[in-house]
Amino acid sequence: MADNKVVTRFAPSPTGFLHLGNYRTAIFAYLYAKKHDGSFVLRIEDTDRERSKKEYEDNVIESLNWLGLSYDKFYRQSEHLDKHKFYLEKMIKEGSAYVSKEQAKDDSGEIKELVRFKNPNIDVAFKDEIKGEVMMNTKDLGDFVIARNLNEPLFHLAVVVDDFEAGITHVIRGEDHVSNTPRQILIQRAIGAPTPIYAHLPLVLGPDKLKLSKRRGALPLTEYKNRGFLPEAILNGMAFVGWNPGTDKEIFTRKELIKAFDLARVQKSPAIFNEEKLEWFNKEHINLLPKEEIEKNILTWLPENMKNPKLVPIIFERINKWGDVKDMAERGELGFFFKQPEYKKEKLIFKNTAPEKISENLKQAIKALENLDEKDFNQENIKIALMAVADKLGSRGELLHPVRFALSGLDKSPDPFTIASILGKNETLSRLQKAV
RNA sequence: GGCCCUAUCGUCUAACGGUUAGGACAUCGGCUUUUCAAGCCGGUAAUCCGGGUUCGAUUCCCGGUAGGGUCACCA
Repeated sequence: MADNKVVTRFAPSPTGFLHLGNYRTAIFAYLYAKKHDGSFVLRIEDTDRERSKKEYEDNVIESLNWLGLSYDKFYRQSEHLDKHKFYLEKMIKEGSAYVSKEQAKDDSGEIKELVRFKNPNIDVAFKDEIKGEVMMNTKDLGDFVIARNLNEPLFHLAVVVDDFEAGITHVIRGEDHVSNTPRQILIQRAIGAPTPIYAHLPLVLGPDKLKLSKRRGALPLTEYKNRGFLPEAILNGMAFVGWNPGTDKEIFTRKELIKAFDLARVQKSPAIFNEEKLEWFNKEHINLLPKEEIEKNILTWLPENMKNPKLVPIIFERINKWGDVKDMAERGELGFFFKQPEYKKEKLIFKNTAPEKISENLKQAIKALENLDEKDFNQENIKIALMAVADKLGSRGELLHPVRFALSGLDKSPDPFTIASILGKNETLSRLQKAV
């Protein structure tokens, strides 16, 4: 209260793995806080003791740390039960809430007590930073339940009390909470808490145009981590679903994101999440990495027996994320670098060239390559030597295809010069001779 | 169904009354040393519909339609 420092929060309930849509909310709340030199609070909403699980809480923390969304304060709602109780008692005493004896909803049928909010049944209007003026009538909400009993507060009460106690100035959350807002404002007025500024984010939709959800296949963020995405790319890519800086620039570092972020430019309509574009963001962020860093990562994602730095350049231009390195290896696209390929001889033939002609061309290639000194056996020299032969032939494919195929045994592979230079003179010659 | 919100290329979006409606992803085509990848160049592709307001609507207003969210002793 001493100053008007911005305080935002991310308040997940640990009842399941959180997906990208959830983390986008965290990203916006974080960016906004950092942008305004404020603080960012992580609050675990675990008032539902039955469903809350430690593993989910751990997963949230791991994910936030990985993304670099550092929070200035952390707590669980379950640690604040005394505060909730305090306000509950206060409300009951002041008449804005009451204890009601009712039959339990489960099939036990026993009579138990609930705490209900005394709804004044009025219109509640609030200004939303994204949606503008929103007005709702609270009549049909009735006297909604705010606690099971004094020691078991429920969502609305807990949220209001905790936001108040933590001095939250901006509630940035998903649009699925708009209809909860009037209820929470009512409670704020009852306990004498100020109404924070609200910003309800449009939802992130799946390819089915429905709210992203684990049930419909949305993956936990940690899955993206495991697939070898860069956290900066996720940050950048997810910030761009539902927000844009108003310029054509799309690749932003964390720092740039903080600087450029603005709630006023957040979209009003929901956005369908596009994984292909996320991969593109990731590729762009890989490109931002220093060469050594890229090499280090590619090498660590390669299987034990394939960790060869010479392979890095050809892998690099074929991947969007580190996990693709592993996939390439598993698909057998790299095997020929380590052992002689096996293939059917007729695959060496380029179009309708006669087999004898292919053999003849291969021999010429061998001759040209033999003339190269072992120490000059690099991509550039190989290319010069081979191209000289190829151009004499009139059809480059009649030479280049069989050479490439003899070296790789694959329909699709890097070019023959690159392969030869990685294989080295001896191995290259041996494979060509075998093909003749 | 009630309440709330939304509506520009397939997708993410720019435009804050006047633009050949721009960019990115995807897609298609071309070029580069055969194939693949990368790179470069180029193409296809959008203002949901109907009324207003205005000299002029993607833009403002109304209605329709469509989509989404939400209606717990979950959060």
